[in-house]
This record gives sequence, structure tokens and C-alpha cells, in this order.
Amino acid sequence: MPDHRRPYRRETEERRREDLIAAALDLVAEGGLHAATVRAIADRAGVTPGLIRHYFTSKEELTRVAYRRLMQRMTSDSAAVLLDAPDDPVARLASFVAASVSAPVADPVALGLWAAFLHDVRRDASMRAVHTAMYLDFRDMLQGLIAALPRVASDAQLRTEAIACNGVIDGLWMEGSILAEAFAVGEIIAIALSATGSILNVDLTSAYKPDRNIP
Amino acid sequence: MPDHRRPYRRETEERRREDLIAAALDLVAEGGLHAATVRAIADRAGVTPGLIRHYFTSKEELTRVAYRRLMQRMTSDSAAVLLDAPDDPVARLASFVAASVSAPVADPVALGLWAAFLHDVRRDASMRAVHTAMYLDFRDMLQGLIAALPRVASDAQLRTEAIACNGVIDGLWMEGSILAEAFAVGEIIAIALSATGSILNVDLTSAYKPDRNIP
DNA sequence: TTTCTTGTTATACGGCTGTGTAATTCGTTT
DNA sequence: AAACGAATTACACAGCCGTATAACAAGAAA
Repeated sequence: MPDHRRPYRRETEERRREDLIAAALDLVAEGGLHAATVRAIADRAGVTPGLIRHYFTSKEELTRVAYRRLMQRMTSDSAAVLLDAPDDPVARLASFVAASVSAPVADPVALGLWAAFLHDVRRDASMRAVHTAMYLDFRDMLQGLIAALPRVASDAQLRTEAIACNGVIDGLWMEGSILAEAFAVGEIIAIALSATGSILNVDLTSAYKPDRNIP
Repeated sequence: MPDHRRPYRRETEERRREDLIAAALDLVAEGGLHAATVRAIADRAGVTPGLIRHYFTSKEELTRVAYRRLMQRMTSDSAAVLLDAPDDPVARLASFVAASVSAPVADPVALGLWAAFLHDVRRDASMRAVHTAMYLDFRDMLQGLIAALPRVASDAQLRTEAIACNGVIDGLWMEGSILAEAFAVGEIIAIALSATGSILNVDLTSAYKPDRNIP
């Protein structure tokens, strides 16, 4: 029996939901899905466990929402690169490819989160829909950049090339994130540029100018 | 109070360990890591929960062993392809690449298992070592096939090309496993051959002859 | 047949899980 | 200042988790 009840401040619904989602993602990233228990999430968000069921009908719903938020973040991280990318189509594609295999798009935490949710994604239809949309969004971005190259290419060829380049990016994203120590600094970027360049028959390597903002 | 004790047969240590490992992998594949509880594993293997701690010092050890077994299976599945692959270096590489993005190497269950263990792999040093070894084994196989091509290439170039081709394969392996319905039959194989062919500047597509044993 | 080893089952335990519900207190409205 | 609504806390509950330990029985050895 507590001497005094824990004092608290009322917050907006959006703020509380955001905090709970962030706490859940943090915990999943640190300790896997099973570490994100109702009590741990509440603790991390600075509230008591009961509050979670006041904002989410079940823990499963919180999980779904958190996954959706993660995918949104990954997609917007990718799209953000294009905001201050060069105008030249070749350099623009090169910059996008390089960013996609570098932080913050590619990092061990993001991969860990992605993997942790994978099983639920396969089982839950709504989560699978989120995943599919995010994958196709990314691939469409890539295909748009490829289509802008100064070449002639059929639609079918563009699709094939986009899938292939996406494959390279995803594969290197994965390997670079898990086995970062197995590669030299910049090696993944160089390989990504060279490989996608080969696939598209365009010299991306010499078109790539590292972002001056990032040391 | 049970009327009678459950009857049982004694088995060899190897048999029991194998059964428990297989049961654990089955359950992880079906329901994620959290579905592989001590009780569920024992039930699936046809024994009682206590027996697990007779053969494994902890559930964590069973997990590590199961992961090691999974990696062994994936590696040997990959290597098996080379046993009845063509002798011609180009056709040989093409057959290896195609097999690596097809069943049984690439399938949703394998990807799900791989993802389920990923977090533990990042945290546990011995599991990480297993993963690294498996990755390098696969890449070395690939690099060996690339080196056998009728071309001249430096060691550094071979390494770069192997990493790039491995990236393509891994990426397509991932996407094809999760989003199988988003691709036409054989499309992933065709793209994998075309992309790796471009990277290596070799025509793998026309060198590829589908295995007659597989319809 | 009887003994002995040990593979196997049975059971207990503390701790943690997600959920349901009642009590409280914050901040606003009257 | 008093009342009110609802955000938040507090607590209870059944169930499952991994682990520990003791009782049993299967099959080999004698």
C-alpha cells in the first residue's frame, strides 16, 4: 500500500500515443519483440501499464501501429535524400543509391526492427499491406530515377532494372548492417554504385559526389 | 493425480537432441521465437518439458544449437547445387545463382527463421560467429565460381564482384520470399541472372539451363 | 530373475505476461 | 469555489514462462 499515489500530468492523446509508440520501438530495437512488454513500454514512456490499454485496444494494436510508424520513418528517410539531391539525373540516382546503403536508411537498428516484425508481417494482413506499400514506394522512387536517365528503355526493362537495383540495395543494406565490421569504410557505397551502374550501363561511380554536410 | 504415468521409450542422445532441435525450428518458423516455449517444443517432439533440460543446460543453449543447425542446412542446401551443376564455368555460375534465389535455398520459411534469430545473432557472440562463417562460406563459393570464369580479374575486383553479386542474390532472396506474389514465375531468377551477368560482364541468361529434375 | 543405471516423467515454484476493473487526481467548466 | 469528466494510477487475476528437484520405469547388466 503506497504512501502516496504517483503524481502525473495530463497530456494530449497524440503526444501519449507517440510516446508509447516510440518507447515500444526503442525496446524492440534493443531487446527484440519479447522485450517490449506492456510494463516495459509503459515504464520507458514514463507512465503506468494500464494507460496503454486506454490508448490502444490491445498490445497487438500497439504493435501494428508501431510497425506502421517504423515503415513511415524508413520511407521518409529514403525520400528525404531526394530533397537536396543534385539535378543531374545520373548524379541524382548515384546519390540516392549511396544514401540507401548508408545511415540513417541503413543501420543495424533499423534492420533489427525490420527483422523483429517480419514474422508478424507474414501473418497479419494489415501489416503485410504496410510492408508491401513501403516496398513498392521505394521501388517506384528508384524506377523514377532510372527512367530519368539519358537513355532509351522500355517499361518492362525499367521494371526489371528497378527490381534488380533494389535487390542490390537491399542485399547490401542487410549485409552492411549486420556485418559492418567485414567491410571497409565506404566500401559498401562504392560497390552499390558500381553494381547498379553495371546493371544500368551508366557510370554512377564518377557521378557520385559525397554530401558535403556529412563528414 | 494421474491414473498412470505416461509410457515412454528410451532413445539415443543424438536422436533426442535432433528431435528437439527440429521441433524448436518448426515452432519458430510457424509462430516466431516466442512460440518456441519449452513446453511447446517438448510437446512437438513427443516428450515432456523436463527432458529438454536433460539434454540442454538451458533453453538458450537449445536456441543456439538450433540456429547453428539452421545455418548448416542453408549452407549445405547451397553447396548441394554444385554437385550436379554443369562443368562449363559460365553455366555453372548461372545454375548456382538461379538456385540461390529459388527453393529450397530461398523460401519464406527460411527467411522467417533467419529473421527470428537475427536479434539474438546480434547480441550473442557465438551466434554471430556462426552467422559470419555461413555468410563468408557462401560468398567464397560465389567468388570461386566467379574466379573460374574465362576472364582476367584482379583479386580485389573478384572480392568486389562477389560482394555485389551476393548482394543481388540476398536482396532478391529476401524480396522473393516475402513478396512472392509480386513477381511472375521465374521472374526473380531471370532478374538475378541478368543483374549478376551485368555486374560480371558475362551472359549468364543464355548460359542458364533449368534443372531437368525440377519441373 | 534381480539389480542397477539413467532416461524420462511428474510436480512445484517464483516471476512475468496481457488484461479487466475500480479508485484517484488532474484540469476544466460552471 | 465547487462540481464534473476523463486521463491516469493502482490493483487483482488467470495463465504461461523457464527452472529445479524428486519419483518413476525402461532396459541393460548381473
